[in-house]
Amino acid sequence: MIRYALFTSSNRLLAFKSQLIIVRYLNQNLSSSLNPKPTRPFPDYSPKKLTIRDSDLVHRIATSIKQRRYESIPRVLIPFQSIFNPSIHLIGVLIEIRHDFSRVCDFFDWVKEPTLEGLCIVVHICVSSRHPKNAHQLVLEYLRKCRSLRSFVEQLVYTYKEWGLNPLVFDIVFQVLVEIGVLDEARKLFHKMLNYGVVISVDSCNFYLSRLAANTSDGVTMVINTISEFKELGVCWNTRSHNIVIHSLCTLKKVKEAENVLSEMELKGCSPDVVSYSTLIEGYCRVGELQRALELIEQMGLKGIKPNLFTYSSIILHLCKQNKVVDAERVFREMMSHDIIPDKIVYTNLIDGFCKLGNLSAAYRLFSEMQKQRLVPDVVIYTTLVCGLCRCGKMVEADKLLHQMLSEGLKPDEVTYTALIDGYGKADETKKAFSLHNRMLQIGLTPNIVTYTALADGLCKKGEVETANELLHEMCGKGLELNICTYNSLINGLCKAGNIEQAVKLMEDMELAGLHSDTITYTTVMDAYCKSREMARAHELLREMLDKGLQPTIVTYNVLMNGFCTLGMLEDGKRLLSWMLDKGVMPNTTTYNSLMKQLSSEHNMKATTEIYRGMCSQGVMPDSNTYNILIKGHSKARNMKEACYFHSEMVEKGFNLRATSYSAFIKGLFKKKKFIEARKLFEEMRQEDLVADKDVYDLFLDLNYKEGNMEVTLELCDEVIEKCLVVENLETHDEKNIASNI
DNA sequence: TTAGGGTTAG
Repeated sequence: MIRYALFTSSNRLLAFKSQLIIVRYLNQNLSSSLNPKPTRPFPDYSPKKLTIRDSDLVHRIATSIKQRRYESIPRVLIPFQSIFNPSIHLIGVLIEIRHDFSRVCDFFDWVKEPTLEGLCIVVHICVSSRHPKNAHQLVLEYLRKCRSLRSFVEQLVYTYKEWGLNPLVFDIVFQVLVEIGVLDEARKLFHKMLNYGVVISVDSCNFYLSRLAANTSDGVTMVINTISEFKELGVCWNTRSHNIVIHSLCTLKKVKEAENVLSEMELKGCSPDVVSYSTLIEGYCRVGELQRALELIEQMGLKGIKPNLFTYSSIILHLCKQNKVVDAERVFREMMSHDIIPDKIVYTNLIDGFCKLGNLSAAYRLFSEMQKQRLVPDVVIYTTLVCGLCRCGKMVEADKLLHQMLSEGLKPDEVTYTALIDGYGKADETKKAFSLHNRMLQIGLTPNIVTYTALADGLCKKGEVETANELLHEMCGKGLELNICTYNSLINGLCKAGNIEQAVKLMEDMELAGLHSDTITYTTVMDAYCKSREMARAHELLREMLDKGLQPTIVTYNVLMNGFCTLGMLEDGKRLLSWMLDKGVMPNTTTYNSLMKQLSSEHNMKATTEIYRGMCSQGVMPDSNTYNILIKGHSKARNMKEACYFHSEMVEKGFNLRATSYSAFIKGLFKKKKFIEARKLFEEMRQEDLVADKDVYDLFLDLNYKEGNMEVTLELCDEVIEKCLVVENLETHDEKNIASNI
C-alpha cells in the first residue's frame, strides 16, 4: 500500500513534466500552424488497487526478477506460474521493474495473455528506453491480428502520462497503420493525436505519403491534398516529402509538373537533393527525353549536387533500352572515373543491353568484370544471360547456365524458367518447353501468364494454334487471365496459318473481353493482309489504328514497306520512305533492305545502290541481309568489283554469306574467270555446310574434269546427287514463293 | 519511409 501511496504523490511531478514536454513538442511541431487549437490534456493514470495478498505476490515476483538477474525469467518464475494472473498482477510487476528494460521484455514474453493496458505500458517502456524497434514490433504484432484499434489507442493515451511522455510512441503506431495498409485509420490517428497537441513527425507523414501515392487510384491528388491539409495542421514538410511528389508525378509521366515541383522546392525552404534530381532524371528517361535528363545532370553540377550511382543508372538503363549500349557503356566508364562504384543492378542493365543486341561476348565480358569487382551474380543477372542465350537460339548453353546457377546454390525462379520455355518454343523444341513447365510445377514454382504465353507462342509458331488455344483455355480454368501479349500471339498464329478471318474475329473477341487491340495486334494482321496481297485491307487497318490514336512503330512501316515491295509496288514503297523521312520517322535497316531486295531482284542495281547510299547517309548501318542482297544483286549483274568490295566489308564486320548469295557470287567470279577466288569461296561454303546450287556444282565439275582431277570430280558428282536434287527443289519452292507475291 | 535490374506478342 505504501508503494502505491508513493506512486500517487509522484503523479503530480510527472504531470508537470508531461506538460513541459508537450509544450516543447508543440513549439517544435506547430510552429507553422496558423491557429493552433486548444489541446486536451492526456488523462491521469491510476492503476487498479490491489489487495494486500496480491500486492505481496507482485512484490515477491518483482524481487525475484530483480535479484536473480542472471537466471532466465521462465526459470525464476516457475514457482509463480500457476498463481500469476495478468489482469491482476502484470501492471504491479511492471511498476517495480520498469527501469530494467531487458527484464521488462523477458518478463512480458513470459506472460501468456497480457492485458491491453500491460501491452501499452511495455510499448511505452520500449520507447522511453530508446528501443523503438521493439515497440514497433509489439504494435505491429498486435495490430496485424486486427484487434480493436480504438481500445489500443485509448489505452496508449491513458497510460501515456505515467509511462511514456514520449510522443514517438504515436509515431510508431501511425507507422504501423501505414505499414499494414490501413491508411484511413492512420489519418484518423493523425487527427486524434492533434487533439492532444501531438503532431505526427514529418518522417512518418512521408511514409504515409509514399503509401498514399502507391496504393490509391488517384495517388498524386491525394498526396498533394494531404500536403496542404497537414501543413495547415503543423507538419513541416521537407525535401523527402517533395521527392515523393516528384516521384508520383513521374510515375504518371507528368514530368513537366514534376520539374515544376523541383523548381519550387527552394522557395519553400527545401533544397532539392540528389534524390530529387535522380527521380526527375529517371522520369525524363522513362518518357524518352534523355536529352533533358542529361541537361538536368548539368544543372545538378551547377548547384554543386554530385550525380550518384542512381543518377547514372537511369541514364545507362535508358540508353540500353534505346539499343545504344555502346553509349551506355561509355557513360558507365565515365561514372567509374568519378569513383562511383558500380553495383549488380547497373551491371545487369548493361549485360541485358548487350544481350538484347545479340552481343553475347560483350555481355560475358561484363559478367566476368563484375565478378572481378567481387560482385556475386544473383538470379536476376543469370536470368538476363539465360534470356540472351535463348534469344540467340543457343539453348544448349542456356541449359548449361541454368545448371551453373543451380550448382552455385541459386534458385532459378518463374522468370528464369519462362525465358527458357520461350527459348525452347522459338527453337521449335516444344517438348522441352513443356517438360520445363512440368519441372516448374514439381519444384513448387507457379507458371504465370507470361509462361503460358511463351508456351502458346511456341505452339503457334509450329502451326499448332488449336493446341495453343486448348492450353490457354486450361490456363483460364486456373484463374489466370489472358493479356494482350497472349491474344497477339494467338492472332499471329492464326495469321501465319493463313486464317486471317479468324484472327480478325479474335481481335473482336479480345475487345469484348475488355482488352484493346494495340499497335502490335494491328501490325500483325496488316502483315498477314500484305502477305496475302490484300494491300487495301492492310491500309484500312492502318486507318483504323490511326483513328484510335495508336502510333505506328517502325515495325508497322516495315510491314507496309515489305508489302509494297514484294508486290512490286516500288513507287509506293519509295513514297513511303520519303514520307517517313519527311515526318522524322527514322527508317531502320529492315526498311531499306525491303526496297533493296526488290530492286535488286528486278536487276536494277543502280536504284539499289541509290537506296543503299541513302541508307548510309541517314546513318543506318547495313546488316547481314543488306550485304547478302548487295552481293547477290551485283554478282547477278556481273558487277564483280562491287560484289568483292561489299564481300570484304561484310567479312570484316563478321557477317556471313547465305547459300544463295555464295552461289551467285561464285557464278559471277567464274564468268570473270576468277577461278582461284571462286574455288576458295566454294570450299568455304562447303565447310560451313551450306549447299551450293546445281549450276555451281556443274561449273566445278567441268573445271575439275578439264584439269584432270578425276578424284575430285567423282567426289563432287556424289555430292551433287546427294544434295542438289533436294536443294533444287527447295530453291524452286523459294522462287515460286517470291513469284507468287509479285 | 523518396531514385535504378531479368520473362510473353508484330
